[in-house]
Amino acid sequence: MLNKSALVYDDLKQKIDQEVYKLGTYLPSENQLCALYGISRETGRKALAGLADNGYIQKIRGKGSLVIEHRQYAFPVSGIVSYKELAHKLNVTTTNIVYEFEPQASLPYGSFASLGGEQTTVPVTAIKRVRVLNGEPDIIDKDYILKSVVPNLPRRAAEDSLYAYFEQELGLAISYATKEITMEPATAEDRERLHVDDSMWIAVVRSVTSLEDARAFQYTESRHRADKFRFRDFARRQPQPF
Amino acid sequence: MLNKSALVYDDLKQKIDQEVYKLGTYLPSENQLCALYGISRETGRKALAGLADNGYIQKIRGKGSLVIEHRQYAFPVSGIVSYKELAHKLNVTTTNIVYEFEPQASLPYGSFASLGGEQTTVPVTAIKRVRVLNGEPDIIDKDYILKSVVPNLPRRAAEDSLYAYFEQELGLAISYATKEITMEPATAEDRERLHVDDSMWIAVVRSVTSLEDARAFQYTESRHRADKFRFRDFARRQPQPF
DNA sequence: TAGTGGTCTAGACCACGTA
DNA sequence: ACGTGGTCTAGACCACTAA
Repeated sequence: MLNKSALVYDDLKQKIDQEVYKLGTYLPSENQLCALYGISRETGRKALAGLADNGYIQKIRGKGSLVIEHRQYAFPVSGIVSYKELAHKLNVTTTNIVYEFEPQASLPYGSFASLGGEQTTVPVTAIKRVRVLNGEPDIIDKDYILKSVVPNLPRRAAEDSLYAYFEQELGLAISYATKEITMEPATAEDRERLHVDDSMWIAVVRSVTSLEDARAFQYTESRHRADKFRFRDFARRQPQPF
Repeated sequence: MLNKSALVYDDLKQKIDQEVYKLGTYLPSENQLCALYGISRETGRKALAGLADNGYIQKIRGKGSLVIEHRQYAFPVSGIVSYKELAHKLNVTTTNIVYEFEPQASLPYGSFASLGGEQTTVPVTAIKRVRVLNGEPDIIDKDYILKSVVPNLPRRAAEDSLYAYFEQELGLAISYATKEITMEPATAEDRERLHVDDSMWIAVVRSVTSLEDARAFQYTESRHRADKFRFRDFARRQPQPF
């Protein structure tokens, strides 16, 4: 059972996607939403704030909540979404080849927290996978999962979906991630696994994912063929303090 | 004069940056914030929600608001921030060379709205600039600004800061943008202006920026040397509906 | 003038964590 | 048992847009 505001959010989002509320038109006013859903105004406003955050609407004072063009799901880096979830949304055939699985690896602690120059390492499960989209190997994913959080990660979780395993089987609450995108020349491993030559560049997405209690538990390096890489973003301007 | 919640947000953010509230410690509780600032709880909660959105804190039920590592300002694509603002934050010497300025250009309407196959064009001011960071030309910016919103854009605005001109001199309220990042091989123009050879790839950021009343008014194509490109992001996981 | 969103309040009840 | 955050409410006042 979700919140009232989340239910209203989902309902409005769905109606926007299905063009019950069309692009360029206004949603019902806040007072009308109160009556429609039997909620208080602040509750409806929370739902609307979520839609505005995610680029579905623009609120205009004195007028209403205008439905605007919103970002579609771009392939692989917007938000924290697993491949299985994305493939489902995009109707793409994905295959997932685990070519390395090391339950007893270790990783420098600095990968998880850029605190001091800690030289210690932490025990992790290391996984390397190739994502095959529509028959072409496009992405290498290297995942390192802390054994202190997930002691025994079954290989089948890597072959299916790590997120589904973490959330549905272990009950972990994944909360946020920091990501960094850079561009790098292809390595030998990239050339071999992605079938590209050394003139190809690679878009590298490094991320650290944390749980609701703020424990970082997963470090991921995702390596995309440059010519297949695409990232979409929606951003609101913050008042600049000068 | 800002909101109460914005004032509290700014004050807390500043205290986190200055390590009055240190990484790994908890902010005062919501009830304490009410007393400290003389506000109601929902007002304080709005400030905290903003800090959580921007990756400053993680709220943990039953415990409090934990200060976490937050994204620094990465160079050029996080949020909607102008170069002048970024250069100020990062203490980098930037120069800005306007090498093309065309007050009577036109652009296909489709660049602004991916509606139908509209074949009309719209009048724009076209600007091409090279950004020189620490003595190296790293970025080409191509801006197209709708003449219906900004009829007479002075060249000096392009030489200084477009955003400062829009916001401070024209009083335009810049609200949101959609961006797309892709990678492309260097063109002849890239090679000439950025002093790279044809083995270099280019990170291309295309964006459409809109005002508070949801009018799209600026289309930008920002072309970065791949080896200098870096983008940092903070994302929270949304509940997935299946 | 009437309707819209923007902000703030004081209070209530719940769920979770700690002791 | 107590303090924490999570949610919701009913009402108030303000600023902006439109007719």
